[in-house]
Amino acid sequence: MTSATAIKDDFTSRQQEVLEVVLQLMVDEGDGFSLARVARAASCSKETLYKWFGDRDGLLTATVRWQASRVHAGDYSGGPLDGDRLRSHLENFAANWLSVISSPTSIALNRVAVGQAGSGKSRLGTIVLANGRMAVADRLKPLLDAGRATGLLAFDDTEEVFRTFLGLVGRDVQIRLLLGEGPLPDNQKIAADAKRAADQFLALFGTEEGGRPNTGEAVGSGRPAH
Amino acid sequence: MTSATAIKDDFTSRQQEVLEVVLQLMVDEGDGFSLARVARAASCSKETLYKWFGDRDGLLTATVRWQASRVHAGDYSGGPLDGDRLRSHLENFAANWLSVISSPTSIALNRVAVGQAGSGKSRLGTIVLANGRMAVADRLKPLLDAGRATGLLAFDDTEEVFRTFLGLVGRDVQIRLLLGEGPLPDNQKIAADAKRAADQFLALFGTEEGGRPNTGEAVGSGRPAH
DNA sequence: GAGGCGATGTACCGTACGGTACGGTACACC
DNA sequence: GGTGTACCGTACCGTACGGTACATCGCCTC
Repeated sequence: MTSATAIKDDFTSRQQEVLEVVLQLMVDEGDGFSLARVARAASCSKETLYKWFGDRDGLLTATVRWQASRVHAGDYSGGPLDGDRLRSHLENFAANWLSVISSPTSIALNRVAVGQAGSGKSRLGTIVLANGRMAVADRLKPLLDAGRATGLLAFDDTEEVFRTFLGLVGRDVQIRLLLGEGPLPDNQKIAADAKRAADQFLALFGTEEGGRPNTGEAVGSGRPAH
Repeated sequence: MTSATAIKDDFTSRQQEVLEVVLQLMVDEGDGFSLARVARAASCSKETLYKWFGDRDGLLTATVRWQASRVHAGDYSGGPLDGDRLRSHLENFAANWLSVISSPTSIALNRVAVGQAGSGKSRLGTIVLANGRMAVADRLKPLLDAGRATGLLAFDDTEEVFRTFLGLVGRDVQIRLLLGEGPLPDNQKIAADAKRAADQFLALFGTEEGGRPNTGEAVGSGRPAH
């Protein structure tokens, strides 16, 4: 996988300015913007755009790649692990992931990529997938594996359990946001959702050694009915 | 909410033929199709399209409304409930929902709606949301409430637990499909995923009375590591 | 079979966009 | 000072699209 700095070095600072403008236009108006609009907003000429990025699709691809290289979710780096640390890391990953998918930039980018995937004109969807979901997978899976090695987690297939984690965290948030349902969750809501997801995840895959601190409380949604 | 039959009655059979063609074009080429293309494929004149649907957006909206009215996921209708029946119903809902979101039609429709939500030009996203996710919510929530009333489930907030169910079932499937990642899951994969999701859901929110039949087996991903 | 009506097919208009070409300018290097 | 390069701004071209106007055709009614 291409590293973030390598991608960053692919573009001059002036080019990055232009990509920043494109990103802003995506957020503001979806992918319906014209190159003339980009040129005007970025104070550059259309000819330069074509020279730098080839065509419209190349500009979109460059923007997606560049933005994706700036997104980093999660920070587990192989430290020692116990029940509390594992829980904390999971919660951290969850909150980070929710922040990413709730950001206007991510929403705009995913909208464009989804639209392109429909037209089948380019591989933006693959790029977004590779740099978003796969990036967090690369960071989270070592944590899951470490949790299993330590005996705190029990599961077979890392990919499967990773996807369940994403499901518990994101639920239907991303598709709802993409479809325009607002408002965006604030930090408090994100933190609460991250905690709930981590609790539920540990309830499903945690072992006794890593038992939850809140024994007796249901992990579902606060107070149980009985 | 407008019922399916009422929506169906909104269009003559000839109009429904046209909408079917639009749907097919959406599946085949995304939302980049022109009205001339629709007219040619449907053997009708552009003027008729404008007369019937107002403008392009009206045509899209009509298509989404019409197709959404044909989707029905799940079939719980308030019968008696025990542990096995609840599990079976949940699995059924899960499989049905996975089938819907994996269908080419649903994918195409959601792509168009996401694109429109980005441009902010219409409320297609709301319509898709209302007829897809909300429809299954209306059908599933009574089952969840009945499960709680019977003592088989324990939770507080029906909406919250419903969304967790969707998360366990769909995980990141929908967004991956929208981004163009294939292939579409077959029936066997869907059935397996539905079973897994139902197991995990019951592990989180089931009570002892509704204990799982497969005692001792981990709900995560088949054989546990230890 | 005459007339009305709804639908089809097509020609047309205005516009907006992607992409190209060209003149002008700032700056670096010789 | 001359030359080359990179960029900006803008005018331009071809095309495709949304939307409209109009001529024609089939069908139903009287």
